[in-house]
Amino acid sequence: MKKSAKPRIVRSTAELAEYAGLARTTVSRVLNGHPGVKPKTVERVRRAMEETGFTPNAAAMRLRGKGDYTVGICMETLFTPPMVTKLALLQQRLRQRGVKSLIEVVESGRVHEVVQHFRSMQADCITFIGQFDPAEITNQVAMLKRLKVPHLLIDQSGIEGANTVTIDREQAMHEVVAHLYELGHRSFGLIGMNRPVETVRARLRGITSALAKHGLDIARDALSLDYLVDREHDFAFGREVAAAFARRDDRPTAFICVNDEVAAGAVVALKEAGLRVPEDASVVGFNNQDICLMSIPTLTTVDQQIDETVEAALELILAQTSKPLRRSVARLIPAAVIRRDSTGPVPSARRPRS
Amino acid sequence: MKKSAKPRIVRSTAELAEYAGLARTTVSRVLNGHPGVKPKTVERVRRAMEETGFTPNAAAMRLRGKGDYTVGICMETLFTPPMVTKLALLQQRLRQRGVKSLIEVVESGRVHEVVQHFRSMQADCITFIGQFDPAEITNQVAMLKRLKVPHLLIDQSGIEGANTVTIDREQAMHEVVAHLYELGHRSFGLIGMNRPVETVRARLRGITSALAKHGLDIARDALSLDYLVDREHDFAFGREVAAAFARRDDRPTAFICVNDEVAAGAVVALKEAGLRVPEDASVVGFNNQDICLMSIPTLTTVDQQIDETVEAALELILAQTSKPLRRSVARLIPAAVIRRDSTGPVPSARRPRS
DNA sequence: CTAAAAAACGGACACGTGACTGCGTTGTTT
DNA sequence: AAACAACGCAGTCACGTGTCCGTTTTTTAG
Repeated sequence: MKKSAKPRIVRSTAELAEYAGLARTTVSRVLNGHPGVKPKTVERVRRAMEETGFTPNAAAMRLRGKGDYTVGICMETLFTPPMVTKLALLQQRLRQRGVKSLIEVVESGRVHEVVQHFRSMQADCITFIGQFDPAEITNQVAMLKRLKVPHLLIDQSGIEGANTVTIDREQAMHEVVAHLYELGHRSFGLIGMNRPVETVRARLRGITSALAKHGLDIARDALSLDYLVDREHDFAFGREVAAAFARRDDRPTAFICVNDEVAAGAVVALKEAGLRVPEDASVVGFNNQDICLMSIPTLTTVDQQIDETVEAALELILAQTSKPLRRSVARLIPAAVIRRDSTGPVPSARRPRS
Repeated sequence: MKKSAKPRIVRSTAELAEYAGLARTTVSRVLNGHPGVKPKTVERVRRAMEETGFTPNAAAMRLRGKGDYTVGICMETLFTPPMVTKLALLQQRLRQRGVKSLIEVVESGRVHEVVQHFRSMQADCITFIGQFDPAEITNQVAMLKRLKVPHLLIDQSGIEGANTVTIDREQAMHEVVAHLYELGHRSFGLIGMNRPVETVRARLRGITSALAKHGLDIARDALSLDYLVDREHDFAFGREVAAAFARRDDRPTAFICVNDEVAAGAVVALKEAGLRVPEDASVVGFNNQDICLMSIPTLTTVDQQIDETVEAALELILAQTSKPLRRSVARLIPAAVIRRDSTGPVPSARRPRS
């Protein structure tokens, strides 16, 4: 648009050179910042690029082995806010480091397909975010290791030989239990903790051992009514299960929920049953999503420490720039309990004599 | 792993052919499904691929002009649930059609950078989802048109000469106003409707003309207290603004909110002020997010018709496979009011004499 | 067993780029 | 004016793929 010069579509450095009245090699040297080119010539090339909007062909550069370092990011779902946050943050941090990223959302059972796509795009590292089918992901990791393609799993634990970054769910539940125990709670309701995925199982293990540490027994001192409600673990699930709890005489004094939506639903149901939160019942969520601040009272929850997770992931990805890691690395990020208004001292009538 | 054959890393069709004991051209014919190859040979190649995990180099194929049709998707944000839903659905539908997609999340002011990346990756169509800076996006669209690169904007209106798919926000607000008018409401509170972005302005225009159609005047019969609260338009914003409304004598009977979070906040504030929803005040949200069903009462809102939007987008993207459209296309998707429990008849004390 | 048809082979080219080489053309300095 | 850098030019190769074409090998039909 500048000097209304010959507006033309330029598709290669050769054409760009022709447009600028230079040799292709000269243009190439300018593009790659080589020395021995007059500033005036550099300016001519720069100007030609601007006028034509030319961009070097990434395919050709990659073929020639001079492409950008590229990470393929495999998302299990985009419907869980913390996952999306991790994705957005990771891509942002990668870009800051000059690393390109490719993103694909994968339907279950099609992980191989997406991994193939990334491999065909010559991704230098393949990263998975979310909780995939263990068998499927194990296969993929094995294949990638055999082919010496660097990889990283975020938020997926329990995969042998894989590089992983994940928050320490067991430790997180230890802190939750400790927090509730300090408040005097001795009976616990578990809501949505029966999902047969490793990320929930790990939490259940944490609860079990944490209770044991305080002399309690999960089989005796905790209760789950999940089987009563057959639906995904969302707000309505929490509401229905908590409503069932509220109708029982042996109602626990504290509820540990699988996520914040479920916890928010539980709070609503408890209030609808005439109970006060936290005076009559405490509720803890998981994830520290926005909804925690929308619930009344605000929700005590576990923060996933997304910043730290992404930072560790970034580090591991960059550590594999040249070649795969010698030994597989599993990084555990400590989680933090965020204390808000949905947890409080156990009701005096039920206070344990200590 | 199968026959524990020579496990080797194969990087090109030439190496694959060597591995299988065939000529590279023969392997190539198999890969491209050409006729004149014995089934037994096809099987040999298939097996070699499986054993070595070989994947053709996408860069080379693209360079040769035989790459997959690829769409670059530019996301303005991943923090708005409807946007993410559109993204996930669009990518899924594209994959079903054999179209590859690249996704990048863009920070404001860096659109050009991302577009350049897509162009260097030889994306065949560049799609933008979300509400970008108008000046920036106008520039980018102009450049893409000049370079004859197909493009599409989703959820962005008001860009001259661009191909767009977006819901009809004016019509949506007409329906909202009609719904409330039928219920007897004659005075309206607008919450979060003052944001200077086209997608909100369009709604405001819709409200204005809809009110006019019913003989009302937005300047006289609607009220905004947005200026009292300086923060992004989230749950807390809705709560604070609605609290301010509740303290006034000239409180409107119906509240039209910029999104569902704000509406949910407004409902909470109204209830905290001792008002009943919908008996004393009606509230309408926008987007039909999950939170609508978590609010008590459930929220009346406007559904974005994401399925239809994505379907229309898909159609427009595929229509540009060979070359850009002759004339730019702007598709408006009709939105739908979802009537739930947060809207009801106007309080009898204020019922208009009709 | 032989001839014909089918299949596989091997070489060449193009795609756009970066890097290298040798050679010509400037422009500056002595 | 001559010497000499500094700079720019033209040509070449490699990367991995698809495709074409002529040749050789294998298979099938008679």
